[in-house]
Amino acid sequence: MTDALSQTFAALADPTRRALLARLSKRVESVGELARPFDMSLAAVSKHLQVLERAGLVSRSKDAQWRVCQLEPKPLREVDGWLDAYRRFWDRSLDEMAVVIATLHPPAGKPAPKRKKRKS
Amino acid sequence: MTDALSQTFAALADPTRRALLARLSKRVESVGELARPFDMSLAAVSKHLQVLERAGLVSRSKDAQWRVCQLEPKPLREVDGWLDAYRRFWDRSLDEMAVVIATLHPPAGKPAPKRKKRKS
DNA sequence: GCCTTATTCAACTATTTGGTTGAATATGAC
DNA sequence: GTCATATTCAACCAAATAGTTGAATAAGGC
Repeated sequence: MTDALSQTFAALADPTRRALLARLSKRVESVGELARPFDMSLAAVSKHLQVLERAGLVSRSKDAQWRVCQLEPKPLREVDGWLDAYRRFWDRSLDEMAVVIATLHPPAGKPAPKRKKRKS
Repeated sequence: MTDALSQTFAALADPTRRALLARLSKRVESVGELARPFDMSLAAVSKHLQVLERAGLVSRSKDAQWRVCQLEPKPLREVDGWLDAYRRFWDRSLDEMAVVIATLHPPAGKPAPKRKKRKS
């Protein structure tokens, strides 16, 4: 499990770590600030941040005795790129086809469902 | 780690499982067909498929003695939705800003870098 | 130097994960 | 029914993970 994408997905597979990323998407924060809302030891949060850092999702810089954490978007962009291969499954997808078919052949007694609006 | 998104990310955090999904993005396949290219026991591949199934990424139907596996895009769509909160970090992102700045103020002696084309 | 604050390190534990092997189950062919 | 094929189950093992606690390190205030 040494490849970058696996490390990224593994890092994201934890609600605490995703919450940390969400905080960091708003503002840069120190480890202590990040840890405060969590019902868990500071060491545990520090370890979660290490996981995020190893995955390249967070970088840390020193400011006096504080380690200031910052979101690094690159691995997320790579996840987005990986998803590209699967977008066709929901972008003009089979279940959208099903909607089209249902629209063309409404089941007796039921009104034809409205076409969902394509987003963007 | 019981929430859906965590299960999805955990399922994706393994290159074997991502390779299985890639296969299934081309065509529906049985467990044995899926397992053939991998240097690992059939039982191991079967377990990987169970992980994908628990995450909702794959569904299986019976056809005689074959379990036919099919890609289910919904959890991937949810990953895509989760990414939305972070897209602004690379969609007109800071490093693009840096490119703009470098273009406006080319470092002495170096040609101004060409602007990268925005994709789509 | 000494105290306080911020953070990490080290050691330990419990649980999960990814793999193995061999036995069990299910289906179709004969 | 018997045989062969496809797949899973069960038991096991090694390594990784998520948490704990207590000691160690680093920086600033005095």
